[in-house]
Amino acid sequence: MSKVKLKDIADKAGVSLMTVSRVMNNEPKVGAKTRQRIEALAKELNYSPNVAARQLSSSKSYFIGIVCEHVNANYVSKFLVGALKQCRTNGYHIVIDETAGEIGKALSIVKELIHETKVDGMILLPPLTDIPEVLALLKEVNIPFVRIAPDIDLLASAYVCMDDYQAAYDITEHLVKSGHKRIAHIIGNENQGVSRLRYQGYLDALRSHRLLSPPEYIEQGDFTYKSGLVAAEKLLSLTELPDAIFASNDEMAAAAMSVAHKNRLDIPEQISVVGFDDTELASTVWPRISTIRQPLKDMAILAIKLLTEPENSLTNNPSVVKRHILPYQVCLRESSK
Amino acid sequence: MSKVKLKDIADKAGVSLMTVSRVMNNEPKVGAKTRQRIEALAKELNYSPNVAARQLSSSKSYFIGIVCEHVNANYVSKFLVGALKQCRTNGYHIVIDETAGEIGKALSIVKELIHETKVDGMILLPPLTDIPEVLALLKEVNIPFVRIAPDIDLLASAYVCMDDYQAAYDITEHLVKSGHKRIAHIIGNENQGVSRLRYQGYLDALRSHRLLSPPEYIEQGDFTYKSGLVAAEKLLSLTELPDAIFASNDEMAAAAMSVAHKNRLDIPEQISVVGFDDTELASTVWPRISTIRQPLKDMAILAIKLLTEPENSLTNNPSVVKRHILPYQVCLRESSK
DNA sequence: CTGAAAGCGCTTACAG
DNA sequence: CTGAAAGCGCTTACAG
Repeated sequence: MSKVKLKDIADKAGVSLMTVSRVMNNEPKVGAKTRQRIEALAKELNYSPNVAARQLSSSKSYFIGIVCEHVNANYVSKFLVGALKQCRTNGYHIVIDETAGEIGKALSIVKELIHETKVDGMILLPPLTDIPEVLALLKEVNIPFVRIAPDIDLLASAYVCMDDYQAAYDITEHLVKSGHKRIAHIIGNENQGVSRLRYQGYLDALRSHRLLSPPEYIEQGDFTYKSGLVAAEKLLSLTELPDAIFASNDEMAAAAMSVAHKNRLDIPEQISVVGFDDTELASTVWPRISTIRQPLKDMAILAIKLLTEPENSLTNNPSVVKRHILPYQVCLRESSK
Repeated sequence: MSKVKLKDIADKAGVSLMTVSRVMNNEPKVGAKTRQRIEALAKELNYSPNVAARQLSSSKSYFIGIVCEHVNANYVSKFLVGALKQCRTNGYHIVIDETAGEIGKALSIVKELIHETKVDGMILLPPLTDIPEVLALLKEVNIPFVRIAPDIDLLASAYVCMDDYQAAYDITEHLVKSGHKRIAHIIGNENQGVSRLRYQGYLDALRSHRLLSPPEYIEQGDFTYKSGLVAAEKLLSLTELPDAIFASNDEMAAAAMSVAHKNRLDIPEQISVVGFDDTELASTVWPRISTIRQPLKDMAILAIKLLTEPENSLTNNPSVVKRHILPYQVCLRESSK
């Protein structure tokens, strides 16, 4: 059971190995019938290209660079796993680098990935998706790149995201439909676009059910647990207590639950709490937090496909779809009723 | 600035490319002087081998397999980042696979990595380090492998770990030295060796300071937040409250803090809480948890080196050191005084 | 201890 | 639209 190679297919098809190579790389100049025959044969023989040979003979590196702020961030590692998987099937490899907090490092990291590692494509993870200098550089050197959940200049690249607005709307509506009337919200970091989208989804869901969102039920947080603590202390010391809190992420939701427990409020009987992101934390604490699951793995898989599959070629094809909105999942658990 | 290759070094050194290749691969049969000259030259020219060429011409795959239970587990992703980094410098690639809870899948995953992916080496992450069938298979096919923090049959492979016993001793002693006299412990999952080691470290630290550890101060947990909740409820309803709790991991420590807060106990003024692992959770909650940081990244780097650097050759060299104990770090934060 | 030859499986560039 | 030739940078196997 040795590996099948181009030559094997060529022999069976009665053509030269070059023709097979062209079919495999989706190059245009092959007769339609020949193409079909070869494609069928390749599938039948379960052909997969030898990455090393390909890399050695071509000018491509078969490396995809991923740039992020912290490699240990939860969403980054989830993304990484999906990316690693898809790369394995497409014969690519991942190089990942982090700015480690210094957002200024982003530009030099991107430069290094381009010039040293010579990546064939790049993925920008939030919040590094919106640095004008980086976008300008990438466009200048004409390296295909995909951004995950970008905020600005959406047409600058292909991008993959989910509908934060609608998800926030949905989870708020879940609270409304299960009978909550006084729903508070803790807004996320004010510099990130998603905070705004989630806040807007919350507001619109309330409005379309003719519920009020009085200003004292809106607190500004910044996505940290501590900011959630501060916000929840305020919300839970109001004369008229909210009967539900929608926090813009799970960490702030966990903090809100902790304050509620301290105040001897039963969750979810006296107050429901919901979060966003479905991080580990959401199912670590007790009760487990109802939240929104981002399709991070699928986002990663799609991003790699966009970068590595010739039919998606980002460079030459102006007709290619740039915007990819992936479905999310509402995870209802014990923190809300 | 094009890449230097074997031929370039060979020309400068006045030898054949073969000799250079031998030096690079640490093969024995090269004259000492020639070897030195070539090594110096290689360093000077900043030579690094072309992975693709190497892979294509050799029978090696230059893939290292990592087997774990959940790729999303926090410690796995931290490990992964270190491994990825070291692989990049050594010209190897990572393939990672998970049993996703079904421990029975471990054997088939390992088989696939051996026969399909043809990995050159393998890393077993806990708790998959101690499956007799897997160990037997790996030994039979003679594939080098490294285990991280194994529990049983320590001589079966090289392994990398930290000193859980001593770390537990240290953090308990920290509590003692800062004046705590009634220190409780929540034991981890009883099936994992580390729970025992940490428990033992706790006991010995108390004993050597002539402090008591009465049975009602010892609770059995299982590393989950929920088990921490249950254990802490019991500890904090005792007539004589403990003035400190050492939980065998951060999740249980976070749970203990939550119960303490509910009971209106100030942390750390009325009770200190410490954990183990330094997961994200430890610095997410407030106050942040004092804990032990495992050197996961260094463990990964070392494991990859053991597997990929010829001087560590695990297969042929019986004199190679099998046991590698890496230093940990005690992280003191706001949850203890 | 050292080297000349062949080949790994592809792609690039050229020829028809 | 199709193919024959050369070569990517290494290693393996053989010869001395």
